[in-house]
Amino acid sequence: MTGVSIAAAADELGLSADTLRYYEKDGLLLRAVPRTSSGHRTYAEADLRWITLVTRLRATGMPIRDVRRYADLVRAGEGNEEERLALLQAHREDVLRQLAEVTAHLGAIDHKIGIYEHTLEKLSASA
Amino acid sequence: MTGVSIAAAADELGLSADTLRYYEKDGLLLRAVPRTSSGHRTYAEADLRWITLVTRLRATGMPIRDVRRYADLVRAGEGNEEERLALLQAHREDVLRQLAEVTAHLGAIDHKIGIYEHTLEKLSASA
DNA sequence: TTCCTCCCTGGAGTGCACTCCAGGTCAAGT
DNA sequence: ACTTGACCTGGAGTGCACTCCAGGGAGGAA
Repeated sequence: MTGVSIAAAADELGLSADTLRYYEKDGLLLRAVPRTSSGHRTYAEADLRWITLVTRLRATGMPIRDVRRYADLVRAGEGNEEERLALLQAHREDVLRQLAEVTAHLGAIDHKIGIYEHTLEKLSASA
Repeated sequence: MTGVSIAAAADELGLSADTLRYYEKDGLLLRAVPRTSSGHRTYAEADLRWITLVTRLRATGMPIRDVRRYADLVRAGEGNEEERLALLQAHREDVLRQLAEVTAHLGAIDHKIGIYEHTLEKLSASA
């Protein structure tokens, strides 16, 4: 229950301490992370869980602006679940679209790779 | 064989004219696009095909720097096919890693969506 | 006491990939 | 002849998401 330092949190989350401070300043967290008597941040379990979700949203391409909007909704408390759901569903659609697009392009690139492999195979066979 | 204007090329490729000029200036194309007597760019089929590949590489997250490196190799002519192949294969690995990561995070987000849907369903049932 | 380490804040700086702009040219339409 | 519209060049500006820095404080080791 004591909470961990920013370095430990950064390490566990795979983010930099700077990024953690930046997220907090930018309103992506649900609360200002509590400080020790000497003013150092001390991250509780709940903070780390929330930031994990933030990293998931970011890693799937959600812009900072939208993460903040979502954080604002959650911070506002119960009663706006429909809005939260809509935001997540919209993001889900974006991600699926993106996955499909990347997969399609990758197919074309794979094809090109196949051609090079074939060419090089022939070259080495005739050498 | 006549070639198309930058506006037509941009339209066909889904890029802006500015981006097309930027790619050319930045060395992402195989050659300076030929100009008409009045100095306007005129894109040949081969130019469009190459730029299509560039958009595929970009859309799958390859940085401009690497696209340029690849363009440099192709421009250098035959004999460096292994290097080209290595570059594309490395990119392919990056993309696959990225797809796996996004898919995994999406799963967690989907789970969260499921919880909201369940909550809202119950709410509306009890209303 | 002095040093070291970790952390703080506010703000400036960075890298990337465009995007926009000013000032100008050219060919075609009226 | 004049205007319009598409295009040219070089270079400045933009948005995003960090990342770095200066100057300073608190607590513990030697």
